[in-house]
Amino acid sequence: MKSTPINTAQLPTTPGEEKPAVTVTVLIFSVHNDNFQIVLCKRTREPFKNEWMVPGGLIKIDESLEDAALRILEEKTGIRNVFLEQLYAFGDPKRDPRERRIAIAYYALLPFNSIKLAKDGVHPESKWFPVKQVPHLAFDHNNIIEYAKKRVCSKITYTNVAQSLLPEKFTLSQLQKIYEVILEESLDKRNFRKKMKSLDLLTSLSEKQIEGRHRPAQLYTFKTKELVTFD
Amino acid sequence: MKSTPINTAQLPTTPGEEKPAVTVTVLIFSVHNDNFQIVLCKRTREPFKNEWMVPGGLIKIDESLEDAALRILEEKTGIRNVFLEQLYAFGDPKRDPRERRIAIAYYALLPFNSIKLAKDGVHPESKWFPVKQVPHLAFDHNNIIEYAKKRVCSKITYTNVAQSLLPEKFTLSQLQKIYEVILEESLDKRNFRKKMKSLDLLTSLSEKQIEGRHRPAQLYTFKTKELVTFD
DNA sequence: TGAATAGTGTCTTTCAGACAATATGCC
DNA sequence: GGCATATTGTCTGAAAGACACTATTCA
Repeated sequence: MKSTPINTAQLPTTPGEEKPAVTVTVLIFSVHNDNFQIVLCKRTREPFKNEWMVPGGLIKIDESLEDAALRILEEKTGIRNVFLEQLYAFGDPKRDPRERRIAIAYYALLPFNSIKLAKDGVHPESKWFPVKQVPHLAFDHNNIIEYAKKRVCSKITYTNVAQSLLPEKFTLSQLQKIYEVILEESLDKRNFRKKMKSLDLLTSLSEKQIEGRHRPAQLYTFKTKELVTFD
Repeated sequence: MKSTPINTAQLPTTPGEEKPAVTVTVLIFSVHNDNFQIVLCKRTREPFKNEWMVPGGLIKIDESLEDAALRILEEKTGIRNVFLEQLYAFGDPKRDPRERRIAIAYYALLPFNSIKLAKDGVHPESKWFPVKQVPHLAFDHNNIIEYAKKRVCSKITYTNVAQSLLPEKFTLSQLQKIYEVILEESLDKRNFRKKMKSLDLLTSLSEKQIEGRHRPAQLYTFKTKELVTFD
């Protein structure tokens, strides 16, 4: 069974041993133009020079994982106050050709119009991509995005996290579109509204949204901004 | 918004910067005597000398996260071929009083009688504890167990992972007990069996289990050992 | 025959899914 | 009036939940 039993259970301090580097990677998602979209950055140096990547960076020695994710999120978007959740730790020893790096991935969901991507020359170029059209990425980042897609699909079906992708006030059609885009299937309008009503998550406002030459739509908000899990 | 924009998106090699240590921690769970149980180890040195902890150890530089988890699992149980899944990365900078250590937690589910805990003196004392009766643990390990409990509860309800906790052949009463112990609620026998039948996951064997002075019970196996997700 | 656990079916309620017509505002 | 989107209810089938009695073995 076991060849050389070494007592690692004690977490002994081993100053001589080589440590992996730890990075935090943040997948920034939104929905826009009937597409589930993600922010990618263009690399300016080797390895994978000129290829696209998910934004991330080395963790600082006194910074929590979530703080690191918030820092990276803020560098890219200027905001911090959005849905952010740890996704998974990716640790294949060969995932970075330079050295051993473990990536702890987070994902954020935000309303598309809440941010403008920095184009200030300090950061490398960053851009929204429809998730279905992301090119070949640096490192294992295509894998990470695939993993995140599944998480978002399931999370949106059993929680109220869809609100993270919408502005404060929204119409039922906008909300339905979020579900349709992420789940990649069209939903029946009457059944969708019946379900939303039964979940009792929304407050209908007195305002209406007037847009185009057609009947204005009722505006709604979520009753709570907390993450609510149902089912 | 942002004070000093530093370009961390490029993952630059920063040989001078201090790295956190990375450990992998493995929560080994089973069900026995109507209790959800976990393997804990007694610490033999500071910090937290003589307190109990979840087994774990520093990751090796060329070892994947899962390989590290398998190594630790094998050190404790002698086996590798069980359900094992990454749980979460715990990274509070203060979670270890000695130095910055990030713990990547895995959890394993196995049949109680499949292993004997090593008592060979090479490893520190390790012992099964009912999850409801774990004492105050070293580091943030009580938190980690709480997190894992929730994961196991949800995972057992929408996958066939319960089989990981049972021997190859089992009775429906044994299977129901697994659910009852983990979900901490009693289930209706007829509804439980109806549901299991409709999921079509089980094969009934020709054998019966004779135990005690009462009617023998039909034995079953799972049709597939793959993890199946339903709902 | 008594003790202990195995095994089984019906009724009710709830939820998901299919499906189409009217309402409102703007041009 | 025509166009574009908003809004609304019924029927059906499937699944969940409540509920109690008979079957089998052994001491």
